[in-house]
Amino acid sequence: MPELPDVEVYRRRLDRGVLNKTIRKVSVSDSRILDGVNAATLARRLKGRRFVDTRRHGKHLLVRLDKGGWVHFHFGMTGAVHHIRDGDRPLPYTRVRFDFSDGDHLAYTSKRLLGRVGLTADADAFVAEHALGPDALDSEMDLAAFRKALSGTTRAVKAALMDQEALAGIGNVYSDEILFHARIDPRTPATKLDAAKMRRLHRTMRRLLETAVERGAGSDDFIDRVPRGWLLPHRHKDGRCPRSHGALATYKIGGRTSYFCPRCQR
DNA sequence: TTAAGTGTTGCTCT
DNA sequence: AAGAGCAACACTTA
Repeated sequence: MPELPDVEVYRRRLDRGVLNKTIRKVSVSDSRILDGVNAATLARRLKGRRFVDTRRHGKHLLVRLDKGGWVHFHFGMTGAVHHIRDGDRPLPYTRVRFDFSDGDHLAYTSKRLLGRVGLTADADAFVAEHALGPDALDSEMDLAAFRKALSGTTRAVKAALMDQEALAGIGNVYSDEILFHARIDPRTPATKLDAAKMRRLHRTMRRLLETAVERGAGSDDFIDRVPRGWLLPHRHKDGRCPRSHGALATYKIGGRTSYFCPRCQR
């Protein structure tokens, strides 16, 4: 479920496991995953290089190469990166594999092929080209910046939270979670949030995203570590509100299903 | 068997 | 012009 917290966990995984190792080989098993580069060029550009730094902006992960340039990763709905140790079994749906000289490899997996991997010269330029708004967890995302990100739109607050050009990093699952904890109806027009609700929404957003990162969002066992009282495990047909225990309501926005509690969120 | 789904893009319609 | 709705992408699961 790669939204901001998941991608941040992936980023830390790379920081811990694969920085400064020499890339020996890059293999692409399905080139549909590549964005603006072919497999041969990607391999040629990376061979002999090292990953030296990581950056995340919203749901995008950028990894800097020594001697310049970055590899960018986007995960779609089913993507991830894994540090696979020498001798361990390769993962199914590995679409791009970066082999290091110590025998370990970095696996970029994507079941549904909705993500993308590519090269970019400059991380800031990449963010600008994709018209990404400020990152939802960046230190500069204070109340004033948050208010600005949601201002000037009559859209439902849920749609505004998910708009990557307004605020980068929040998707369907976390927008539901944040609105649930802030006790705001997802259909509320963003313009109609008063100062108190805006403050509550901002604080809730930061707290939940931080907690999700701490708990290892995006890891296989995250489901076992989801804090009590979160909506996440109840987002399914017949799910009940963990607070009021009433039936959850759903409605569609942009083809996505939104779950909320009509008693707690108004 | 059918449909829905964590994301994004691009197109149509209002 | 903003914003909603929809299809497409490939595959799994309910």
